[in-house]
Amino acid sequence: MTSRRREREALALADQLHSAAIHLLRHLRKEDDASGLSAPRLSALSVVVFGGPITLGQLARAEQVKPPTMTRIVAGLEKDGLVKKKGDARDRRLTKIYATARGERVLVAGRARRVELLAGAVERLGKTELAELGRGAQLLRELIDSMRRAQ
Amino acid sequence: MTSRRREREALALADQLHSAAIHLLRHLRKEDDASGLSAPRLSALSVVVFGGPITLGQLARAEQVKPPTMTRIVAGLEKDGLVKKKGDARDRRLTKIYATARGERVLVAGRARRVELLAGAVERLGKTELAELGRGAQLLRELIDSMRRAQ
DNA sequence: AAGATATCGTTAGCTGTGCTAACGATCTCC
DNA sequence: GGAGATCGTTAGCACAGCTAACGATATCTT
Repeated sequence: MTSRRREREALALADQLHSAAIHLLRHLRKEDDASGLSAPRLSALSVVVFGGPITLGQLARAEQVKPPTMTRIVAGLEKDGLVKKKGDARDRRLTKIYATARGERVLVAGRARRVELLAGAVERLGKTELAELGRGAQLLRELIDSMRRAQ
Repeated sequence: MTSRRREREALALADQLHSAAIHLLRHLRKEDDASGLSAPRLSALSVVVFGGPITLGQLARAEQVKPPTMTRIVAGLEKDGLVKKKGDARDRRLTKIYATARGERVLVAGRARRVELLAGAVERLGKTELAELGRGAQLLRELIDSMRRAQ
């Protein structure tokens, strides 16, 4: 049985998490700027680097974005020499996106810079708190996966 | 002393939190759309509703945005009748922003809808996990405050 | 084999968010 | 009363998101 009280708690917690996510990203946006990469480009580049060569359509789906949007994000990345496009030999409708060496370097550097501020704050935590926050992050990830499945 | 190992853990945790925040908001963006309010407008409206009458500049600072950006966000809200502008009598450079009754209704409805998906996932958690996640959310909020102060 | 249909990525054109620079209006301090 | 500070707006730029429409290519049907 899901009591009314429990329901209220869940709603409050959901609200807190939502608010925390918004403010966290607002803070980190400044670090993004330092790398010269916008958040969407950085996110897409990350998928290309870690997700190997990938078609534009797959990338758009992975980033929850429509194809025309991804076309322009990739164009921006390519202009900066961070990715490379190449037609698929078997199916010539497809365009495969590859990360360049420079793309990988910039991604790693950018991510480190962006996360640095947050990591600094994390380091100031006590040992117990660090463990608790780690557990919270794990649960949060599971929560997000559960939402994705339920969708 | 901050060991190298601890530093690496902090970085990994920071990275997880960052990634979780991104994906959480991507999922919730769809719910935002249903209310007809973009995320920035919804966020600003929230500050106006709960933060009482507020000047445009204060609102811009609260939302971590420059004044010209806030001018247009408020213009959009006003066009939809969610907010009302009124010059301050004492200092006529100031513009005070008030929420309308409609604005309050739409905010509450929109927030509920947006958070519903997340709350549903939260409700599926066990009692212990709920408590752990709550603790994690609290720590996260403290972390963000600490970042804001350190900035 | 040829034509109909489906899929992929791009282009064109719209809305909205973010910024800086420059400005007019107003307040404050000397 | 004048100099300088503060507030909000306007103008103009870049980027991200969307839909609609299109050309090129694959695939299915007959």
